[in-house]
Amino acid sequence: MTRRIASILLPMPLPEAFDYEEPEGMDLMVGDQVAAPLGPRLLRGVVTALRDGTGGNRPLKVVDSKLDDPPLPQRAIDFIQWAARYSVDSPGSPLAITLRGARAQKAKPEKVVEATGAAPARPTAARTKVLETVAAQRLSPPDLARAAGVSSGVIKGLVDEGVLAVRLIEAPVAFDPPDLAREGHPLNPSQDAAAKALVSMIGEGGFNVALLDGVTGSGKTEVYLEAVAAALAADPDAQVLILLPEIALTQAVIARVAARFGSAPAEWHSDITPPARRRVWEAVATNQCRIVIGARSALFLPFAKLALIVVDEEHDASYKQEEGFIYQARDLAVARGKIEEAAVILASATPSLESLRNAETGRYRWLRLTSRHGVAVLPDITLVDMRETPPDTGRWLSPPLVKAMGETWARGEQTLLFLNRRGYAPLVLCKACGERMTSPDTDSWLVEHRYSGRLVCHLTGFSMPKPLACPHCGAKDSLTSIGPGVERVEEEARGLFPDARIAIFSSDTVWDAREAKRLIQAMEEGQIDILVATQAAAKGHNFPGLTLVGVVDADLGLRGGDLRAAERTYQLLAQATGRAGRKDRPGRAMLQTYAPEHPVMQALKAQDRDAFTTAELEEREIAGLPPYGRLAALIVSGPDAVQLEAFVERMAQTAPNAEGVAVYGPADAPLGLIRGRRRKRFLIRADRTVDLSAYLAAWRARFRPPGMIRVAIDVDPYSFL
DNA sequence: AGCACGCCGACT
DNA sequence: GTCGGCGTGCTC
Repeated sequence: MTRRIASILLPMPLPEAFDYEEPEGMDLMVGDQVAAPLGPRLLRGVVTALRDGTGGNRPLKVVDSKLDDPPLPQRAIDFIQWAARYSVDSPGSPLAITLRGARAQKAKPEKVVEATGAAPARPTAARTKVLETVAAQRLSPPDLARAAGVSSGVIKGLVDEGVLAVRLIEAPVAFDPPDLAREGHPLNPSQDAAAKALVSMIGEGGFNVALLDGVTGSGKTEVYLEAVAAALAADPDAQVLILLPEIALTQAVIARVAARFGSAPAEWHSDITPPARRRVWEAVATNQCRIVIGARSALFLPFAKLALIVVDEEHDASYKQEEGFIYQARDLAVARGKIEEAAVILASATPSLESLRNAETGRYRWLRLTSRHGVAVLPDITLVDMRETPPDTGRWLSPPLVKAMGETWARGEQTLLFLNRRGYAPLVLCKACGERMTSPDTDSWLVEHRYSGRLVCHLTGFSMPKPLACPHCGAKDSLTSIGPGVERVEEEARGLFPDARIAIFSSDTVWDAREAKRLIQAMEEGQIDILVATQAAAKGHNFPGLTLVGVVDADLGLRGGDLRAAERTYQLLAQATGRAGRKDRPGRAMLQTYAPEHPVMQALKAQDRDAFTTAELEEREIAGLPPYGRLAALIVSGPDAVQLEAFVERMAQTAPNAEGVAVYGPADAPLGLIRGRRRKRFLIRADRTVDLSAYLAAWRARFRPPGMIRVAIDVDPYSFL
């Protein structure tokens, strides 16, 4: 007798969906969540296909049960499969990300005490007080006891007697709908034109991409919120996703969305509690939530009817997930938009070259915001030549920058010193023997942190107290701190301006959203004179009293020398300098550099992004690099150097030959040793016309990594370590 | 990803 | 003599 066979995708790195027999009367549908046996255990999985048959050559196990959870929409399944193929990974990996919310524990039902109407047999003073309190408000038993000022025993007695009853109330799933009748923020003519173009794009319906390109402070958020409003108004079921690169930025955008639409949107990132996660997941899947604001993983939520995706700060490297399932959320957002037939808005003051190229060729609509909101002039940018006006030995702030800081402070205005380096010093070495302190089994320097008094590996998380003697030669007091981090620049600033109020903003000093909010608020209110910050504070904040931005080491990002070094440096420094003078006061920015003639520095000084873009695109085109060609990296790692070397040589032999594809390597990875594992890299360059994912999948099928060797495939790599 | 099966060191 | 270390391989 023929039965139905269900293909079930499991959230694990398996090569494909597994087949199971559908039991009599289960009546499965594609998208249903089920419990299916795998080996000795029962796993949550998703039905991706159903067909009639017997299963053929293999006896099938039977689906255990259908779960009482919302099914995944077909388009969410399509997206998972597309993303897996693109990233050359198992579809179970993106499914695992999608199901994280479904697996989270539901909020416990709330206990509420209510009066039954029965009178207590013996109405004591305490009992009367409890009944009065119950009549006024609905509280949980412990809250009621506290509010009435009685012990929990009194409540329990009344419940036992039947005077009070405890009722369980399920936590609500639905989010308050946005109020679409509200007026938007008043827009200037430039914003208004862009908003109208976006609204018209939304009106066309279907898949379309726009690049919203506007200098820092031009008010991109207000513009895309009008597009959000239009998408929500066009269809009462439509949902909108707003992606942000970092959790730290979500609070600010949530507040603006709440102000614009009168209700709080759903929030999604790695830091939310399991019950909140579960609620958002369920609300998204059942269309009881219309706006989601989240970090990159929000892209994998099971939207019932996604109509618009906004990728804010689209150039930001944080959109690239580098571990586990490797993906670039900005690129996947465009793919998801296509699958969902939704509009996509990419917003940035410094768009990625990929997006600019797509805008130039007309694949994306290009909306440029020209005027700076409420500010007439851009900050004045000076390059400080560190060869001509160097700081004293062991100091990092040059005389011109110190002078400017003094003037700024004297006027009661604020300074932001920007240095993208955590800790006190990036390197500790022994004066006696020259030994550099490195992380165990890892090619990475230990960074000195004075706040914690420890040496920390930023790569592996290893840390140790700073030793008193050199662990190599035993010399006492010979360990010297080399180079500056934010803590050291703060120390220098304190020495120069002992009476100024100085603070540090870095992921080590500000590690939760509340502390970040507190510090940003203090800065906004002018309670800080000098803020020393890593990139954590360079993004998206508006400090009205900030008129001087000093970039301590403008050359820092250029030193890596990889494909995106110039682009990344330009973007980061343009964002950092854009912080200066946003309200009515003119701002200035000073970049300390040893290479003022470098095209990136010249473009920053002239504030000529287009000149930089044109030059950089030209170089990329000549080299056939993104966005003109495509790249992928294979990172091969293993504990045994000899075995790894032999395997990597065999891999090179098996690389398929294909037109328009070049394979470089194997080469030692720049970080050749991490956690005791040696690493080698291949780099693959392909013409745009090549199906790079298919090429990599074909190659991957030709070898089997032996033993402890692992091969990670990174399509469109951002990190070259 | 788990979890079981399978070959080599420190214990009752 | 076993208990258990985790390396290897499978899971419809």
